[in-house]
Amino acid sequence: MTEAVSPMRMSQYFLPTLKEDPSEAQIVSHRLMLRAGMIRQSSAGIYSWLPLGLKVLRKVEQIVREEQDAAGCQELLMPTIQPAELWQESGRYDDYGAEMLRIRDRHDRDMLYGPTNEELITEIVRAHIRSYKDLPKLLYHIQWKFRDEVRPRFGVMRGREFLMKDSYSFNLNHEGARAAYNRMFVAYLRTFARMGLKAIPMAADTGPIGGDLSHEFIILAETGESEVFCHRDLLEFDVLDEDVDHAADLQPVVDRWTSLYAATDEKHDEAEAAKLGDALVNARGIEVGHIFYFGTKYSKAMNAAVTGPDGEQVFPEMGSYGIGVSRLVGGLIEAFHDENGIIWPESVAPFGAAVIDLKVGDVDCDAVCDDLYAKLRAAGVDPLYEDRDERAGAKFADMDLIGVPWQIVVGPRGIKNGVVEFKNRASGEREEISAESALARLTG
RNA sequence: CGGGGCGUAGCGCAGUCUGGUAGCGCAUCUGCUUUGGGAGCAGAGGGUCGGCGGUUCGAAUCCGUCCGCCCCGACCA
Repeated sequence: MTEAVSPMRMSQYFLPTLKEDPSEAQIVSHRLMLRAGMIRQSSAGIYSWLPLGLKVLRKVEQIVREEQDAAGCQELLMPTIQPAELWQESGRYDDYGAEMLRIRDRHDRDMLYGPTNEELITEIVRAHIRSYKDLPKLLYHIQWKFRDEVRPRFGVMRGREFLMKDSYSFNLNHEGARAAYNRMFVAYLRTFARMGLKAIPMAADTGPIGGDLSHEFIILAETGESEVFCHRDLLEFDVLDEDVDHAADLQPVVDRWTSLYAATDEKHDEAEAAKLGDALVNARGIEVGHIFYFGTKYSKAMNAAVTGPDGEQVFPEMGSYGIGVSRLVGGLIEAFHDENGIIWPESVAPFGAAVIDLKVGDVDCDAVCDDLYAKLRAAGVDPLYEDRDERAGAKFADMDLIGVPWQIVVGPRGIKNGVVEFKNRASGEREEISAESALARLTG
């Protein structure tokens, strides 16, 4: 027996969906990720990503990457395991506490599974960047982190192991640092907008440095875990409308987004908010990004100086910029779902469309489906072919559950009339159109 | 880390109080019938009842201890 290599056929694809809700999952994204066969818990706060989940994770990651690249940020990759010495240099080895997973290697050397990478990136810059002429630098990587949370919960939204994009900026002076900060600010707006999310930047604690250079990016979702308040107009802003030139001065864009009231419940100022009157929106949100300027904290502590124009030693002004990539997958589901399952925005959907063969084995149905599938594949739509020998109801339920944006339903009834059913997952709208028209809609 | 809860088949659960040789639904496998929104019938497989120790003629059930997971709080990308 020869086995056809067609991984995107449901009959062969590893997609263990569940009809019932696993009892350990409390929030909707966790439940749906388990039910849709996206993840499998390994231990508390640690998950395997099954094929469907990984596809979405990769799509999210890719959008993040593209926007970082567009902002002039250069990708590199640092290890997950770091030596304790670096953290002893910065002083954080003792400060970090039990959240840091400490490991000892066979030589009895103290290591740790990185919860973040300021020390490591500073060490790299220290070693290779000696002159002010080599600055500025904006670097990032997308790597797994580990924080030994006391209480992991909400599935991938608050795991112990998580995938994070973290960028680090190195500039000669504060003005340069602000420019880097602004670039990341705008890149973040664009990143979340491309995923169909409403992300609102909110002022965050600036720590020991002070100033106005720290923002949390909160995406709005009815089931979000924190309460947020903001001016109504912020919901109308669309950064994708704007033609962003990262080389230009982005301060006006940042100003526009930060001029209106926006605060999480912790920083909520009743008096200030009351001035908004009817324009005040009370919503729920999920933090998916955090950008932060911290000056010379690490460059000084770790002696990462460059030689300035006058031969003096200059400590670079630094900032760091995080996006919780794996958390975003959960956040997206919190933002986009209904009682039947996930509703992926097309930009992050695991499949562009599903071809649903309602009567596998029927010569006509199979022929139409085979053809549609092949053409969609050729057109780069990345279709999923639902070719299992299941009842129609089971197929529909699974397709709705995993949230494929478009479904082409091919059944004997429609074929007789020369039509297929073209269904939009988000709206539920269905149309009877020819297979050719359906194809044209998805590829045109 | 404080408080609470739960560990019984892949998933959801009953059985535990009152000890007597493990059960239901879904899923899986076989057969027949069905076939446009999670089908029906018949049959089958699958469990060291979280681990260890104790009490007892006998432990899923009682006692002790350890582990795991979940929830609330404090904390966080």
